[in-house]
Amino acid sequence: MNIGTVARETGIPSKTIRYYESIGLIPPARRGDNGYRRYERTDVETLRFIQRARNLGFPLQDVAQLLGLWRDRERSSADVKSLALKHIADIEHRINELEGMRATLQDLTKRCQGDHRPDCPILRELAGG
Amino acid sequence: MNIGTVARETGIPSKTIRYYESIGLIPPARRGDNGYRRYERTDVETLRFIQRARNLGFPLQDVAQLLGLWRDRERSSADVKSLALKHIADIEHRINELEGMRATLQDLTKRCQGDHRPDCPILRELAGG
DNA sequence: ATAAAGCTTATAGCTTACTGGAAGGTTGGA
DNA sequence: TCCAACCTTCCAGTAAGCTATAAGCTTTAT
Repeated sequence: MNIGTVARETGIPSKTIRYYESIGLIPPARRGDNGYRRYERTDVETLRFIQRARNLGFPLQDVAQLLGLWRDRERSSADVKSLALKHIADIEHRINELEGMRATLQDLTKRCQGDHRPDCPILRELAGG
Repeated sequence: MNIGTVARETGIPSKTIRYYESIGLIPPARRGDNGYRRYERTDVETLRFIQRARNLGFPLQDVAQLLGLWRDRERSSADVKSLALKHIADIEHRINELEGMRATLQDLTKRCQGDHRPDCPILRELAGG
């Protein structure tokens, strides 16, 4: 399989696959006589793994660790779990920040008439109350 | 007031104040005979406005618009409100994404033993179920 | 034969919002 | 007088994860 086929099958652009190789997330692909990268089915599976981890919000650094654990038949599930729990904590932190912003903004917009007049509690708040 | 004083009073680093000037978020400061930027009280208020807007998660582009509306005595509160509502929608979108990730991760971590054994539903899921 | 599509590398740029460092002029206090 | 603490500009780097461009070789289809 050439890189384009893998790109089509996974939905990951060729550029991104090369990028993943360049940062060492995936090992250098074997090459054909023409110098083209050659991929096997298992490489597609690896990329799908990466894709799913990315969809769960894992940063590439974590994905690298997850790949390592995936390949390690001697791993302990505790290591995987702790990575996931750390990530959940990070996500919750971000959710909390966003919810705080939302609460304030919702309160302010509710109190804003939203008409042609200049008076506006949103600007008043930003100006310091 | 020199830039350092403003930085201390607002908590915004001098570098950042210069940066805001460089991108046109705030107008170029007047200069003293020594070439130093000189600031008034109102400049501190403007920077505090920016700071509050940033704390509510508004991107600098929105902050620029909010500043414009703040200065415009002819503004309509509808314009401010629509900016805020757009921002709320963006925040909610992000919250939804994060909550989706969290739900999946929580489910997976609950099902993961987290012991010395290699068996792990998290990796199984990432590997494609 | 030729053109389109696909592959290669290397280098640079994008996004957002800063942050750091170098080289140098200015100010205030012991 | 001298140093530390300011200030100045300009250029480059950071984070994270790609994305674009250029120049050029290979393959595929007509």
